[in-house]
Amino acid sequence: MALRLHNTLTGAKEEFEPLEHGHVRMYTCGPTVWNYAHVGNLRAFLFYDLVRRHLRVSGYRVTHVMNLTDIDDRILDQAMHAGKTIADYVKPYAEAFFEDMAALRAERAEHYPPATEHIPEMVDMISTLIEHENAYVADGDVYFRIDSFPKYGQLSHLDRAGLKAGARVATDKYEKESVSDFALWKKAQPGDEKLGAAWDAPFGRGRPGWHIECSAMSKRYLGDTLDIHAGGVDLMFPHHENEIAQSEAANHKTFARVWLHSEHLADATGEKMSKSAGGFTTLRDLTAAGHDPLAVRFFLIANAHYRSRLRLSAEALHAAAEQVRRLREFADRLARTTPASADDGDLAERTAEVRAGYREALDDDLNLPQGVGLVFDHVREANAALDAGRVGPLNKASMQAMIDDLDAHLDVIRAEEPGLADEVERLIAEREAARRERDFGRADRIRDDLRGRGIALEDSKDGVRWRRISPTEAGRS
RNA sequence: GGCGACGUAGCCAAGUGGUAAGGCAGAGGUCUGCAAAACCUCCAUCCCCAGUUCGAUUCUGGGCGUCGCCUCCA
Repeated sequence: MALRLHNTLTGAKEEFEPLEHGHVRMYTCGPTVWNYAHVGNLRAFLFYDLVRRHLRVSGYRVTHVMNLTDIDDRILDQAMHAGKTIADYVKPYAEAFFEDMAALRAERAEHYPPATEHIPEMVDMISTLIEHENAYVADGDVYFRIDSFPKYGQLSHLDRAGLKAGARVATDKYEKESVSDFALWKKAQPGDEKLGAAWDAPFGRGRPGWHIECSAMSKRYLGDTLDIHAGGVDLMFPHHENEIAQSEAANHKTFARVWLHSEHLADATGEKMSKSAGGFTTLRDLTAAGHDPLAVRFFLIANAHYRSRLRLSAEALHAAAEQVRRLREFADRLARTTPASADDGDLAERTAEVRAGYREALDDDLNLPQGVGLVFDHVREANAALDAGRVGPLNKASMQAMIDDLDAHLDVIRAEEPGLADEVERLIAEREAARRERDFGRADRIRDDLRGRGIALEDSKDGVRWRRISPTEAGRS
């Protein structure tokens, strides 16, 4: 089955085929580094990660660009209050973004262009738009002339007549030809120089509007036409609509062939997570509360399909952590199993079925939750087979391959085990001696001590195993 | 006001015109020195009403509810 993706442009699932055979050009809207990313932002970023991972699983080479918005009104505001340049103000948050992404095991994109390092590209594009009369200068500001782009609204399917007029007028100081014309360039304000937020341009000193950076930087790294452009649903209008207008008016080429939009993460009250709504949770908040970042990862990409709303809750996070634990437990058990002499034919058939089904689920618009469900079903069957000693060498290999398939997207199973610390090993041996002497009091004390230090012991007929556990898990006895 | 989405067990959630995956939580078992892990069993007729159909949770219409976008926003 071929890969099918839901294209916002057409509102339908379409078979995906990149322009250049075997190579996918993908642009995704990255963070505005004015603050820590909240979990809702991270959901979108991990969605991009899922897309690129599955493209790679599908055999494509991927060139993925994710921008860093390091200049916008919020940043200007905050930098001014902090008495810093925007570059200084933004730096720790940009670093935090990469830390978060690493903690969540997002694969790195090929390029992370910051807006402020691509001002010339933006100026060029704005100049072109002015030449083509798709843009006009109004007292130092430059606006895009929406009337010059009849296709405007094709992505969000918004009828311009139905747009609520008025709200925008108040924020723009100067006359625009039309209320929905948007800013490409904003004239430098007195304070901007001190903030390091003003650049020269043929149409006057100033700073870029928000939308132009994506058009200019995607062109710089990926060319005029993208195979995939992704972002959160809230960017569909006006941001992505404006990108299309700018790029297509400037380049006279289709801007993006497939548009992917991920749904919002809701907070505990069921409303979209955002600063203003009050529910604003960062990854740091969650890890401080004892949550494993990889459980957060699992929750964000595997708990619900990317196009449905997802609600953050302690219960859901706990469920995700349990699922991760269960998968690790299984992978671990499989790895340490000595295969039976013969393979189980029925089991082999089921494994093959599940692997195929998993692939189909991902090919069907990245339905990871469905794929994961199939695998869990088989994990139970496989555990039973393991209990019964019915797992042969081929069975073992194919189930390990299934885990590899799964972890190609999830990437939460294979933890980098630091190796048995000598002390843990010594304590386990000590406890084993105590157990042989039937000194269970001493044996339990050792186990409890280790548990308090984040190491859980499990006795089985194959010997004692240990694993790291989270602080919250350690608290339970 | 315009456009759109969603409403499946205590919670999260997948899905199909033919009587509903999976996970968490819960109950009872097996195993175990005790645990843990694992396994077994139990736990829903899919918001309401009407229609189409041999048959609808899945299609159509209406209603109720929740949410999103229309303004900065992943």
